[in-house]
This record gives sequence, structure tokens and C-alpha cells, in this order.
Amino acid sequence: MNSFFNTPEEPMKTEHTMNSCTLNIAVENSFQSLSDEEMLLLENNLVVVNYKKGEILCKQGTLASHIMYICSGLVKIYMEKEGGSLILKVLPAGNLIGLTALLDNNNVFRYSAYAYQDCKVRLIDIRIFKQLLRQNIEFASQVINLLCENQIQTQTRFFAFTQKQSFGRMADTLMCLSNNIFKMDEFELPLSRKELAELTGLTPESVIRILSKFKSDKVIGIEGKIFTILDKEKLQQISEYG
Amino acid sequence: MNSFFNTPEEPMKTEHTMNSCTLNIAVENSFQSLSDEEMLLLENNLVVVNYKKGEILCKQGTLASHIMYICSGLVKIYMEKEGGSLILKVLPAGNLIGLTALLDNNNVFRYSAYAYQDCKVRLIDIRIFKQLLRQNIEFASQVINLLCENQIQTQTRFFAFTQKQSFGRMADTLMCLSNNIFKMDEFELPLSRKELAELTGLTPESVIRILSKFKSDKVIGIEGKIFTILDKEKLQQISEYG
DNA sequence: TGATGAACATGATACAGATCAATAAATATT
DNA sequence: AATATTTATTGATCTGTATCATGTTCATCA
Repeated sequence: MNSFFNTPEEPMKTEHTMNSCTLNIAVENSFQSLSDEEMLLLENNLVVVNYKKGEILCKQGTLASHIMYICSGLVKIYMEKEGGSLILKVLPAGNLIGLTALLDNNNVFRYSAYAYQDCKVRLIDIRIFKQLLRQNIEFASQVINLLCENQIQTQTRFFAFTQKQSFGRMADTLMCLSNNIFKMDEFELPLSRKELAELTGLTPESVIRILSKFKSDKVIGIEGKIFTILDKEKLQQISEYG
Repeated sequence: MNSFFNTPEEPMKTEHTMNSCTLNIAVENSFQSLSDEEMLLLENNLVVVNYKKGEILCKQGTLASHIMYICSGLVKIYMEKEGGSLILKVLPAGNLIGLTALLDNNNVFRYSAYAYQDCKVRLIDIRIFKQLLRQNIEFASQVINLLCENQIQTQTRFFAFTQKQSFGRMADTLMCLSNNIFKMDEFELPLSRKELAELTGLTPESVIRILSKFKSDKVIGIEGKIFTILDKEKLQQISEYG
């Protein structure tokens, strides 16, 4: 059948305009555009720090003196206020934290970051980062790319949030964790129910109820902290329903 | 009283981390960094188009061949899917549309844009825009700034959405329209109740009920399409409550 | 001018998800 | 190992907001 002439009843495959996945593009490429000289400058103005599980990498509202690169570990990026917090994204190794602090005259972290697992992080002096942006157009170009990606991801997730309800959001989140973060159908999730709640915009109780339902429906398996995606099709379906 | 030693009961004034305002920074500045020569290049590869009220400036999913600059008028940026849409922002003159389409290898509009009023728009060829990014580091720097601003704005609005409920969202939205879009306490709003609903993530019925309440409480005045902010304090309070 | 459809308004009802309360299980602390 | 504290779970209830139904006003157009 000629896909150019699909009837309205058989719509063309649509893109994922409504999932909340943390895009996980290879950031390494951004740095590949640096010359040896520039790379040296970077290395010389860089501190490697190990954060233990449970430690705070940066705190919303504080001055951002560094851009952070996650070498290893798993980090949550979240906004907080008395009353509640929202997890903006969960970032595995290979991602940058704090790009929005590049903003002139207001380089403050707009969110906090927390280590789910032990993390190795490179702290890049923000002045050096800015200098590199100014002297290497290719690098600047890559950073623009990253910022665009981030923007699209946030908007798409925001949209998904307003359109889906609890089961859809939970399914979406599980798909995302499996596909983009852990890249496995079975994974050990270092997030508490409370944190899953902050990630889905629900209460811990609701999260528990939904997970129980998924489990009894054999869509997922849960053994302690080990999650297993049993029925991807079904999960995708639930994620899309609304 | 020394504000450095506030007791927990008297917290320091916090920043607006929870309003959903469309930041309205002066985009014109971005172009000021262009040389005469570059400006000429821009002018020569630029089409000025007039859109009538109600027309679509760009459609989500279509190839973005241009970055758009709003010379005059009022535009809504929104994401849509069967089932519903979400207004991401309302942009007055002086703003750019389509920056996220700068993304390499995927320069597609991730949202649609619609003219609330007659608009004059400059369509800037995206290849020229990219070329200018590559040859003028100051310009690239300004664009990075814009992208950061956008990102922060979206995240903050997203956060506000998850934390506030109907009355707070409505109050927030009205404050924002008054302060950032129209810059007046009294303004003519070219949005229907349905569109206010898409802007606040509510149903039209809820919007109506809330507006009626605000009106009967003398927080705002409504005469046809003319809105008047009567009690800014109160509105701010409602916006912040949660 | 009256007719037709959209936007606005209001009331009644339904329901998803929050809140509250009360264990149970797991983890941390001594 | 014993105790304290956090996290997970389950059930009962409450509530904010959507949904549905119906009517009214307003704008558009034959």
C-alpha cells in the first residue's frame, strides 16, 4: 500500500510528540570539536569530583561557577520549593549539568542536582567554558544544538504532562527509564516511590497503586528495586492513551 | 532589622521561581551585534510577511525553512495533538519564533504559531541565520542567551503548573498577561475562554467559573474583552498560594 | 432581518487522584 | 541484636476539576 495516500483511518506513523523522555544525546561530540590546545585549556581548568550517592551536586539559587559533566553515575535534576518539587530530568553519564547558567549576568543554577548513585563529575570553570564558546564556533554550534535539544525535550515533556493522566504518565516514565536511561528491559531503580512521584507529578500513594496494577496486569515485574518491563507493547499503549 | 539574619519565620524575599511568565527580553539586541555587512546579508535574505488575525504562521511538524521575527502583533505558540493542545507561550512584538529548529539534522517546527492579531513578521532564511551564527561569535553568544532564557522560562512554567492548582494558575496567567505581554493594568484580551483554558491547562468551564469568582471578588474587572486588574496584591497572593 | 453557529455562562453530577490514617516492611542507628 | 526511623503498602474518604446538559448571548452570513 502506498503510504503517500493513506486514508484518514490509517494515519501515517506519528512521531513521539508526547513522551517525556530525557533525550540522551552524545554530549561527547560537543567536546570533540575542540582543538588539542583548547582541550588542554579545558583539562587544566577542570576539577574532577566524586560525589557519593545521596549528595547534592548543585543547589538551586546558588551561583553557578561551573558547568558539570557527568563521567559516571546517575543524577536527578529537580526544581524545589516549600510545598513540593519536580524532577525535571534524570541524567546518566555523558550529560552536562548547568548549561542554562551560561546566561549572561544571571549565572545562577535554576535547579538542584542530586546523585542517585556514586558519581564522577568534571567541574568545568564557567569562564573557561564561555571562553571556549567564544573562540571555537564549532563548539558554540554544538552547544546551541544541546540547548535546542533540551528545550524541545522540556516542552514535549510539559505537553505530555498536561495531556496524559496518571497511568499514562507512569507508563511513559517507565518506558523512558527503560529505553533511554538504563537501556535494558530489566534494571535496578535507585528511586524511591516518593521520587517516582516527583517524576510523574503524582503522590507516592498513587504511584504505588499504579505500579501494583501494572504488576498484577503482568505489564511489569517488580522485585525489590529490580524493575522488569514484561509487556512493552501494552506499556506503550497505556502511555499513549491520554 | 538586619535582613541578613532573618529568622526562619521571616524568610527572605524569594525570587519568582514559580510564575509562568513569558519572559520578554529584548531580542533586538541580538541583531545589534551584526556588522553592517552582515545586516545587509540578513536584509537581502529576508521576507516580510503580513499575517491576518487568525492565520497560522507555522505548523508543528513542518520543515522549518525560516526563523521568524515578530515586528508587530501578538502570536501564540502551541503544541497540538488530537485530544488537546497546550499554549506554550504568548509572544508580542520583538520576539523570535522557531529557534529550536536550529537543531542540526532535524530542523522541524516543534510547535505551531497562530496570529491573535494582525502581524508583521520577518522570515529569516534559516541557512542565513546559521551562517551568521558561524561567522559572528557575538551573535551566536546572544542566541545562546536567548535559548537559555527560553529554557529557564519553560522549566519554571512547567514547575508552576505542577505545583499550582486552578485558581493559582489563572491568577498567574492574568498577572503575566498584564505585566509582561500588555504592560498595562487594563488590556483587551484577544483570547477566547477556550484559549485561556489551553493556556492554563484547564477546561473552558473552569476558566469561566474562576474568572467569575475573581470578578465578584473585585480582583479583576471584565467588560467584554477588556480585562482590568483591580487588586494586584490579591492576585499575586492567589498566584502564589499553590 | 432572521437564522445559524460559535462563544459564554451556570448548574448538576461524576470521578481521578489527593489526603488521611493505619500497618508492614525495610533501613539506619545505637 | 534491639530500637528507631524512614519507606512501602493498603484502605477509607474527601475534594478539585472535568464532564455533561442546558440555556444565553454574541457574531456571521444568507
